[in-house]
Amino acid sequence: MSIDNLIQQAVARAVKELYNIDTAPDAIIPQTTKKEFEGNLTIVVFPWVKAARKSPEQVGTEIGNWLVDNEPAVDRFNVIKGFLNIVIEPTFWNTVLKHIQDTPSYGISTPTEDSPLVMVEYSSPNTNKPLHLGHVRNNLLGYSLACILKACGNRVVKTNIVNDRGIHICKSMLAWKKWGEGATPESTGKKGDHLIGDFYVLFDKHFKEEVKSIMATENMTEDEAKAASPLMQEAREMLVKWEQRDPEIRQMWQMMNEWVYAGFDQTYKRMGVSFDKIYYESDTYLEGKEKVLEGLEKGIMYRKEDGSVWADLTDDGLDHKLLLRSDGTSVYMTQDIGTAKLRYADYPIDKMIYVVGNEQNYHFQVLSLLLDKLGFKWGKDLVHFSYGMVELPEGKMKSREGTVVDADDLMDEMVTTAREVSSELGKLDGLTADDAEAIAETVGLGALKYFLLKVDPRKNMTFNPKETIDFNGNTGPFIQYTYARIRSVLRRAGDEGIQTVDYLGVQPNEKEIALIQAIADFPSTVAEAGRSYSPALIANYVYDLVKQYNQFYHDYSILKEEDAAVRSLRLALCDTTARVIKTGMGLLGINVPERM
RNA sequence: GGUCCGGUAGCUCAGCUGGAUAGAGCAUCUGCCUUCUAAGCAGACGGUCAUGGGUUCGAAUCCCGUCCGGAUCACCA
Repeated sequence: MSIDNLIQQAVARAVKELYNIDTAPDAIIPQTTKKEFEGNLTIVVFPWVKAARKSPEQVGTEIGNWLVDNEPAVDRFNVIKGFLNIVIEPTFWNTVLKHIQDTPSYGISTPTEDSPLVMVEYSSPNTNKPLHLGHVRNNLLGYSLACILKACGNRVVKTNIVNDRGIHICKSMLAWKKWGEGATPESTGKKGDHLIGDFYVLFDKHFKEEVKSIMATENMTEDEAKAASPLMQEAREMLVKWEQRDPEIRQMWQMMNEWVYAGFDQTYKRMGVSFDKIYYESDTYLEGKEKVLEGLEKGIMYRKEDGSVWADLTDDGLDHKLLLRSDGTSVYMTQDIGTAKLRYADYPIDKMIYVVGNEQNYHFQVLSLLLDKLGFKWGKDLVHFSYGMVELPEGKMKSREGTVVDADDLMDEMVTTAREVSSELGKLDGLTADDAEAIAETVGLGALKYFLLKVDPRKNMTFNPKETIDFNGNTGPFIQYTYARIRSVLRRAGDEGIQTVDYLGVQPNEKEIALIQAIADFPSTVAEAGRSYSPALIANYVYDLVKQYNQFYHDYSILKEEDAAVRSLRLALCDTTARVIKTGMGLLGINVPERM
């Protein structure tokens, strides 16, 4: 039982006995006492003041006295206004620390066969261009979220739905066929996704030129010219052929997609994210159609005279939503329904989480309603994990204007910067080239990941590529650095053959208690992060812990401490702090180096 | 216009299931490398928590109005 629970229960009993008021222990939230006051935990007594018909001070004092008399863990207390500050019996903290030390999987729950099955969809790229900064935020959030949910005891399936079909793919294919046939990743030395992306850009360039010349010669408006464009027409024809399974087109499509996947895999791997199951829209887009027709039969949807199929969502405060075009083809929504169908056939999903940008809030509101109407039991409370966009100082990223920050370039840049900063600070002296490079990689990526994960996912954020990312202050490298330093202390202790002894009888001082308290909060932070789907919560917790440790670190010379028991206590604190940092960072998908 | 989300220090952000004097980092300034790693620590400066009302012992936090910013409301994905 945690110290919080202990106090909750004790206070609830006290209130019952003193005033005959029934209070749910969970409703009592002990908070960490502010530094200005003496105490470890604080209870706000205002809620009982009225019923007890006494002043806040009286109530606080009475509860405090009751606790001292009846709860051995409570040493003493003080009351200021309506705040009851409780001092815990100091050596009790040692028991807490010991418990943490003896719990290998501290803060993490292991899922069992009966645990809820949660599917997390994230990344979901198009196959016509490489991943960019927006995907990076998506990938990191999705992966971290999956780790957190798993640590909260859920069975988690990470999934990716690849948008591998549609007009955009045909554009790349057409450009490749027209102006680059024969070009392969091998022949050009480019990563597959970049190669295809380049052809997509090439198509757009030629298309624009064509439209311009049509507007000039045929005296048309821009829209008319776009509609009349032979290039676009060719792309459309290609799409039709693709849908008709034209062997030549399909073969080319398959080959080019393979290149892209090889490129994506490389990027994912470096980023440290992975998937348990990948779905492709080329497999799912027809499935949704069936499901919609099924819904039509059941009267959930209706058909207009032109043959198109719609859902009426006005009862739910939304509009009418198109699900099948008059020519019978699928729209985006239909595909998502199809994907849901396949997924449900593959897994007994209890909860579905979609990590998708906030520009699709409406889409998921609709999807949730539709899936529910169609009988998916997790449809109604599916979670759209909606995150804000990453903007550049100049504004939004525009692929047409070439202001997109490429994921691969970005990672390269971060690692390069980390390498430069490290060597400037002399951190890499005496290390092998391999070790130095591994550290640069860990630190560079750590900086990037932490930067993107520490902010509230809902908020739009600005990313300035020119200034890259800071390595000081509330950053990944700062946390990694603290971890590396702790590991260094522990290594030294091992080298010097320091024996650990029993520290249970030692009275920890204020700073030590504060640190133990902070570590003891970790499991509830993980649970809370899982409940509110917030990697940022973990990030901020770890940062606070690190700040706390740093204060401790500068006050004590741990290895030279003469009292063996005190030294053991401090080493135990170092050890548990390091473990929590490592676990916490792991939940964010960030590695920590043993030295840096 | 409807719906949803955001607005906290000069900048980037915590805090939001109501609690004590609203916290970090960056930037600016001041100290600290002869104790396990100074990517650090200690301190100074910096706030009408967009705004007006309401709820109450108490509001950055909850409710309503207003202003500002963003997203969305396609036979696009």
